[in-house]
Amino acid sequence: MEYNFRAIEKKWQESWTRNSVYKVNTDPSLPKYYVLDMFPYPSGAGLHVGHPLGYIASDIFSRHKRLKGFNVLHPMGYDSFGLPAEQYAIEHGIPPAVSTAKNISTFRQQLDKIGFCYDWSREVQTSDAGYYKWTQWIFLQLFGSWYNRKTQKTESIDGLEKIFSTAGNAAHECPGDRKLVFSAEEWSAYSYKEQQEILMQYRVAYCGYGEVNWCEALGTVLANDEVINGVSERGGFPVVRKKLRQWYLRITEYADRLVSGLDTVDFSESMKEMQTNWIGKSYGAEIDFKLVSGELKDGHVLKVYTTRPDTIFGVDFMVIAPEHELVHQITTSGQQAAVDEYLAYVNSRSERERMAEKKITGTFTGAYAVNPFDGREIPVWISEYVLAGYGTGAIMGVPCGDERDHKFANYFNIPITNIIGSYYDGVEANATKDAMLENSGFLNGIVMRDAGAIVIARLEEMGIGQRRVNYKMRDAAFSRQRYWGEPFPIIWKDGVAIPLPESELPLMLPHLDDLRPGPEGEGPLANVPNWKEHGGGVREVNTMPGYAGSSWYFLRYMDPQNDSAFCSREASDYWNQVDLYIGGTEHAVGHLLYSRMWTKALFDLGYLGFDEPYKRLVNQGKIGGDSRLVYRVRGTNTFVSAGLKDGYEADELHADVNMVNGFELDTEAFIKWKPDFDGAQFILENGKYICGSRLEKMSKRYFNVVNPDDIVERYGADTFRMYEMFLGPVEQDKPWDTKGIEGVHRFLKKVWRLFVDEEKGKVLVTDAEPTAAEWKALYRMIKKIDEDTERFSFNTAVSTFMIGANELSDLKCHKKQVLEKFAVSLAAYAPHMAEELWQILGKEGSVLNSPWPAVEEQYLVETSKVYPVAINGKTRTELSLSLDATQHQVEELVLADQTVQKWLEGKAPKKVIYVKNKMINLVV
RNA sequence: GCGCAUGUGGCGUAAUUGGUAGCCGCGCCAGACUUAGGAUCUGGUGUUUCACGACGUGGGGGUUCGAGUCCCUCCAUGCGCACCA
Repeated sequence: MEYNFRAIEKKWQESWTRNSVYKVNTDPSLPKYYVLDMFPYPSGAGLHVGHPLGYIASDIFSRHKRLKGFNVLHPMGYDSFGLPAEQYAIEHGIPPAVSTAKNISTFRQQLDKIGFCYDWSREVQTSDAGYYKWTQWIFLQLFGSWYNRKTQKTESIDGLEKIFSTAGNAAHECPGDRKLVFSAEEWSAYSYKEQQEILMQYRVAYCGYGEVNWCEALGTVLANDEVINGVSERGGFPVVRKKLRQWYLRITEYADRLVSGLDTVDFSESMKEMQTNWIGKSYGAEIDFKLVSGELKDGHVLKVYTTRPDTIFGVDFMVIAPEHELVHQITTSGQQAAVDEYLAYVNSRSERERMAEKKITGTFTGAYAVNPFDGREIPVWISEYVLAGYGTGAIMGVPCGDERDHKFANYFNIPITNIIGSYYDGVEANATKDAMLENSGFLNGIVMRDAGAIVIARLEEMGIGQRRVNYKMRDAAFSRQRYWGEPFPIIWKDGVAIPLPESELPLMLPHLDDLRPGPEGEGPLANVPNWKEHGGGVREVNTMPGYAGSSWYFLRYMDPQNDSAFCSREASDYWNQVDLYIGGTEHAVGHLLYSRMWTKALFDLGYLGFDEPYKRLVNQGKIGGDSRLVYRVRGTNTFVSAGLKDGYEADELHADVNMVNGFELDTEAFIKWKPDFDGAQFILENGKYICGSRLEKMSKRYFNVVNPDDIVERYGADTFRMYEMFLGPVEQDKPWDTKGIEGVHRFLKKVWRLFVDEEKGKVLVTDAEPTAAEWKALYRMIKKIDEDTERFSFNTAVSTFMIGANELSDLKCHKKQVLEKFAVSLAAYAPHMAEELWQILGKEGSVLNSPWPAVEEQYLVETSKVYPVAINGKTRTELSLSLDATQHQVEELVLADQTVQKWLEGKAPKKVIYVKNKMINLVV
């Protein structure tokens, strides 16, 4: 009766399914705990051993919380809309729905083998009509809302219409077109269409023209977080800036709350940092400079944004972005040719080139801007280093205080004004705020730090500037010119977007065989006239981006079958925030920000009772591959062992890690691996072919992928689970190393032998009363497992298990009372074995339904302890002391000790440091 | 360049609060049982030294009776951001 993990795991997995052991219900009489994994995109590649790391951690934590008496919600689902399935369909002719379903099924099979405690009755798939009905519904709520900056809340657009008709928009600056101002009378005089266009500029989900990231290869626009270094995140295709009509989410209105909300949640510092940087809040001023130019008449101003209004007397030039609207108006005829040439150059550079090589370029426009305080005329330049999308797309150049401005001035020989005295050395700019201002008119003698406020006050007085907060974050592009996503529940009639009534949701995605793009950069849905034309208008043919469905999925799990609401208030009030969210760092600025924003909007609109979705976020590390390398002597079919390769001119090739035992290559398998290697010869060292190794990403390309199925087949799911945890802290990146798994496997076999005599094939469990030593070993282990698990230190918990098993094994403890509690404590980490042991002990039902074993502290209490006694930190002797001795008693005992007296030579110590349970130190 | 994180045996790692550094596992060494072992079990294993001892947590400095832990500084690695005015 050896430890037959294959039979045991199969048996219990079937039993769990049959008895719906993991089904949970809303039950207000029980405390709840919500453990969530970032749901996967079901790709066709299948899982490697790195993927389940976070799932295993969350599974252990969920089971542990359940043993501790919580009603645990631990669901799983699929982010099943998205680009790759559509690309795959175009390349292979398999409809996205079909390939997605197949991938999900593979995925599920792999997951099931690991023995997770997901409540699959709550599974969601974002591409299900029953799910995306509510994605569309939430979109309509966002479309039907605006962000009231006065109340800092998402509010109904109907309320805004009422405000407009009674008071115009004086109190509510238009977030789209800031110059738009109208009175109540003017509002009433606008046509219906004009009114709708204005409202559109206030909506939280809105449609507008704007610069977007257009990816030609993917045939769609992308959000900023989907573009990395000028190329698409998916596929690495070039991305260009393009003006298009697109849907957006007005996430910028939530910027402040997205930053301040981080104080209320438990995310890692680096994660908070990333989000804060992405949002990029900065404080400064907007200043109007009067423009003078040969071609221009009065009244034109150049609006710049600066975070350093205190440096205004140091302005030596202005720079506007090449795309700035004033470029053409202010350029003088003398500079026209130079400007045209420069603009042509800028247009010829792709976004990618621009980012890759940062050259100092630019040209003078011929125009001047007037410094409002000293009347200096300042040349206005164009340069690509100024970004059109940030601030006003124009800056004031202060070379002595800004590195980039300094380089620019030097490059173009613009004279530099020094306003910071000795702080500026003439060689490098100095961005200090500590300098006392010079050459700065009315600011002379004032420290820079204090001057900003004075300048702003003066500007406001003069009506040519004001305090301004800016964000790096842009509104999020929300439409995609693709097929495999949620259709927008919008109909366009005479240029006005009409929301579909709720009763017509879901708006089903029609089946399409042909996924070619539609005309004029529209998506494939534009090719389907009888779908597109509807009710006297045309449907929106774009679809929603991948992050639409994932922005709220954690809510749907709470109430997955509800057909009359995305999630009932009853369910969301009970399950509330996600207590623990586990996933990778790659979603730091995409999914995490969007879902936080959606939660805030739904909260404002009264659909939720909380406005931060995730109470605690843990980012699991990535598991890398440990590749194996072989060395082929150039031009031959001979391979040289790693230790001898330096004597040859050899090329490095990857060998499949599955053909290598440790570092020793299975040459037979290698020869059979690829036709190329047929008849290969090997130059061996000590009779073995030793491979080289390298740590790199786990990828098919490097033949270093380890499939969890293989590991589970060979060692069992329980061993796999515990080994993944044993590898190191969950949050740390680490390489996979199959070798060490034996140790964990041995542990489980050792546990098995506490219960069963393998040779004689009988159960060893006895009813004898445990000894104090046995209780102590058990309780020490249980107490520490609990602590380790609660503080997410799963690797030390596994070590603790091993120590416990070693101790009980040494004590030959086969006693039922001890083993019962042992089995329960194992239920989170090795659930299959725990169930089997539970059954061996003659218990009914699932071990998961028993409470976490109470620790009887009296067995852990030590009455006396041997203390090292040190003089000035140096250990001199040891003393056995009663643990409940007072400090005074300790001192007396120590001083009475002969060895101590000898060392002290009759003198009294200055201080006696008594470190509880650790040591006693005498300071002399 | 800026920001954040991390540096401990041959390897993965451990070390409540500053309190005997190296738990647990891998690997390695020795042994037991075996026809056999890539099975199981026992013991050993930071460096150095015959030994007593000395040294030892990336380098240097500091605080302290006492530092892997706190402070300063330098170095290395990883991640994120990268013309955001």
